[in-house]
Amino acid sequence: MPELPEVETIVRDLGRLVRGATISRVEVLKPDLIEGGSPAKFARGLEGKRIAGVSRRAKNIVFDLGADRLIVNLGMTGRLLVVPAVDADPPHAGVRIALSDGRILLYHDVRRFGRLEVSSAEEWARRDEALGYEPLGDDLTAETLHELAGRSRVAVKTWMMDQKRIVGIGNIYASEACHRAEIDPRRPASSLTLDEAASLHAAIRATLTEAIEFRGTTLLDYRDASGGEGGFAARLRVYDREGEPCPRCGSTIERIVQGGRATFFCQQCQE
DNA sequence: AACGCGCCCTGTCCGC
DNA sequence: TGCGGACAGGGCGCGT
Repeated sequence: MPELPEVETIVRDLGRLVRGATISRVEVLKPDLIEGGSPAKFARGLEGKRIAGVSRRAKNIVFDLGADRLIVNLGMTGRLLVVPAVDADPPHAGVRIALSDGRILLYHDVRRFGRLEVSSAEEWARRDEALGYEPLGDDLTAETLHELAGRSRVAVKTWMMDQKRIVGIGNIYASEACHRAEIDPRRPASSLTLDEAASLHAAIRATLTEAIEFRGTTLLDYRDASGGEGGFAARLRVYDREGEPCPRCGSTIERIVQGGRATFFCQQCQE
């Protein structure tokens, strides 16, 4: 479900809503959501802690609890909602994190592909290092992207989604960025010229930045921290638009499957 | 090593 | 109307 723009939107919301709040009590309703130890240990690791800040790394939401970090990955259908206590018991409620002011930080997940974990700041720092480049950071230049792509024969659209190289891009924005860059998603990553890599680099940044401005893409499940929908679905150029005209050339948008995931593109203007 | 595949899980939609 | 199968935005572990 959530890719970089959706996670970034939630993180910004949470910074506004829960920074400075103290966790009073934690209830784990779906134990399989908890990674790295028992639900009881997870709850003990959170209770009494103050949320000093909320940030994003790749598609992870990172709560700064001082010496520890709470890491939340939303998987496909995860939501992290700030709700009044009366609304904290919907179907598919997974974890209830009660704040001392009476509000609940509710983790909600229909498919339960998401994961929550408490780890030390040091442990998280090590895992952070193993993740790929942030696409909106200064470290990832067009030259670096070109060099990384040159090492892989995987189709460029699939390549973009591997979090060990560049993080935050999932199935929606991979199709969108390829279309914006006018690159055929089936091309081997290593076949990109430096100019094409630069074009893809710019397209990735523009796509993600614009999607953040519109607070992400809600197709079905995605909600922000207040339960609201994102506004970017209407701005998608190719994703979920099989059979519709390409917004650039008017040719018909096609759907193919790559690595078991749907890819949408325009055969006419993506080469 | 890099890569492709199956799997985790529930809900929805589509075709018969 | 009802049912079975395909599919859904992520990520891990496996075998090759």
